[in-house]
Amino acid sequence: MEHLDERKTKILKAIIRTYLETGEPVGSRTISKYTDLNLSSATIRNEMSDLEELGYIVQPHTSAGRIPSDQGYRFYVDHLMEEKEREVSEMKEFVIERTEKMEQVLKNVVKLLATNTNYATMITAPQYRRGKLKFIQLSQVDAEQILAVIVLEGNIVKNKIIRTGLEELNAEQILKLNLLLNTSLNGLALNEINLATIAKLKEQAGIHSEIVGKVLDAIAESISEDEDLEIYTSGATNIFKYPELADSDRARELISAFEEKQQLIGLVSDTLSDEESTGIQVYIGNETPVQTMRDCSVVTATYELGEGMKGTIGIIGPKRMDYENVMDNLKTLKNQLDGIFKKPPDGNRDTKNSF
Amino acid sequence: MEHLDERKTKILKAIIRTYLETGEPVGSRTISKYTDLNLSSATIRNEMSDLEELGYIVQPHTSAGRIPSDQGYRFYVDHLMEEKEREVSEMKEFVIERTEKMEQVLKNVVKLLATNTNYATMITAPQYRRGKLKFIQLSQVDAEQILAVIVLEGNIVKNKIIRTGLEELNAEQILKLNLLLNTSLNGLALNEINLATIAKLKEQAGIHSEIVGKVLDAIAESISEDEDLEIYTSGATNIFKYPELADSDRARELISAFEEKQQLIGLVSDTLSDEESTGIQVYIGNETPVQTMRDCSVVTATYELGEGMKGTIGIIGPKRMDYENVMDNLKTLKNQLDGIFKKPPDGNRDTKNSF
DNA sequence: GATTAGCACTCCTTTTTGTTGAGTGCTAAT
DNA sequence: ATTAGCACTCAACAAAAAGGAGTGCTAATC
Repeated sequence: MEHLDERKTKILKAIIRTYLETGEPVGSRTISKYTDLNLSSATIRNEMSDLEELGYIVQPHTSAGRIPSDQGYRFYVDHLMEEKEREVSEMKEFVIERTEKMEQVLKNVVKLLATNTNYATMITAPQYRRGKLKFIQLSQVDAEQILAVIVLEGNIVKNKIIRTGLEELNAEQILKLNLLLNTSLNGLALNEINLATIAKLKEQAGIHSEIVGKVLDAIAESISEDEDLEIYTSGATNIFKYPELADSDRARELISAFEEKQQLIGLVSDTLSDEESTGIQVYIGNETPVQTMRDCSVVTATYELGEGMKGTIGIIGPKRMDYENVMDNLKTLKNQLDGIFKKPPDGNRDTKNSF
Repeated sequence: MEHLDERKTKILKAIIRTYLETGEPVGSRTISKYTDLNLSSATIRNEMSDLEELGYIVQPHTSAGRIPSDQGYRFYVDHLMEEKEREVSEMKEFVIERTEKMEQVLKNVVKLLATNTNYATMITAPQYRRGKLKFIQLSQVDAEQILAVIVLEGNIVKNKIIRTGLEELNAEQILKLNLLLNTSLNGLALNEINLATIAKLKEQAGIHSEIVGKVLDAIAESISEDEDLEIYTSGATNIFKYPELADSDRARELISAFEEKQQLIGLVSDTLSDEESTGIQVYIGNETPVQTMRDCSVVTATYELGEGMKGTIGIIGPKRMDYENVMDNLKTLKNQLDGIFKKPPDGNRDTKNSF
């Protein structure tokens, strides 16, 4: 199934190209005119018949043109796609201007991507597990609650209210705890905080070992708990622009998936585990890890903020999506995002925010 | 236009009632059978003709039944609706169980409301302006950044990274600043922090007045900035359940409005400014402050967490929504939400969370 | 042997036409 | 004042007809 002669390849490419544009089944006559190799529609018909037999294209019904099969798309993405001259690249800078709030950056990014591509987009906040702890701060809020603030590399700030229960702490004790926590944990990645560290820490805490335990729990919890849900989306309604998705109840399910977000997690885990060369994954139709999207194509990319703090970007559109454009967008975005937060402010950083 | 005789009122009510149920234009024969006043369809027809002339009902086309006009709905909501025996009330408790994260509570609430009513729902985080400051904490994150953590009544935690610029601060100085800020500001509502307070504060800070200024700015900013966007939604796709909304491009706009959230703010400001007796507002059709929803009815309610910390809940559905049910839901929810966070943990609070 | 013109055939799409039934407005009878 | 009766309207549905894009196949051509 791998080897198509040059002519078949050209024809297949032409079919897919035109289908990507029009979304209508393409017939032999169209191709006959479209391509540089001057062939009559009859010849094309024969070739198309072959291509169908090989599984690259299908006929929605007799006496209709052909449309690419999943296999056809796959072949296209793997072998036929051409690098695009990038022109989209520049406008990104200004969106990702050094903003303090990471959350805001992500929102901007998805929005940009969505308007840029006209597909539905999502982005997850980076996984913190491997992010490094920069700073911990406990403070007494009132008689029985203390507030734990955790700052990670990249100025990601998490916080959590902890109930101390009966055990009362005075200011000095809290100060000590802070010192202890910071000296022991700072600079560690979250997944480096293991049992040994914890045991040692508790020992040092002496009578306050219980509260240390709670703090650590809180850290773990605050890190993991809503990470599941920190997904930003945009342009979900873009799918209405593509008739093949817009009708049917599937569209509703799709939109719903974007609203409730739960399902999108499926994309994340699948992407992060894969260690691709480019870090960009293309799922066509049934290849998708999320069932709701089996009529779509999904392109995902992993970005990395600091060391090991990876997140996922996803673009969901019809199978006949503009793969070149999408992948180009993702590629440049990856580059721009990478290290945006860890980059030390250096000399030429004069275009900074108002304060 | 205000006075309908009893019979007309009864007929109007019957028309609206049945239309709410079926969503189909209702004819004279239906009403003739439906109502207790035994009248032939011909009589009903005459009355309906009158009602149409008065503007309470309209005919989609000649030889169709009648459907309520906006004015008709308005009359229904204002005068005809009956209090419902509440049965929905109990299940709320468990959702609003004392959860630490306010964010989570809100998410649960919208979700609950959406599944409960089968309409689209939204809720805003409370406005903090009048919430009281509980606690401020500055901490050094690295050489040129400090972190300001602000805790408000209700354990709403906000944080903000502040660039100190050239001015370096040592640990002791920060400690002093913290002390200063807390003694001066704690217990104040955010909108009580006026120029006088600020001037005094700066004076006390002495050489650090600049940094105090920055901190105050940061507080103001972190409070106001993303308040605009802290809107949670759920069940947007519910609108597909109502044919009169599901078709047409308006549905897409609606869904889009829910995704991008920007437009929903319109509902909030409108609602908060109105000081209704019940605090529940009903917008029918064109009455809505948000243009996108002119085919819908919107019911909003204001809830209050602590003193002056108000938020808005909104339910968006077809004009033929089940007003009774919606309003009942909102009413009980209001009650439950009110003061949930400020309620001091007292004796019978033994069903508390695991820790 | 590969290419192409020509033609019959298929089947989706669109338009047309007809049918049905719910509902109205009006008039005349009660 | 109410109601029965009837002619009329019009959306909704279904069936039929027309149109057209595209195919597969065969036979002629290069």
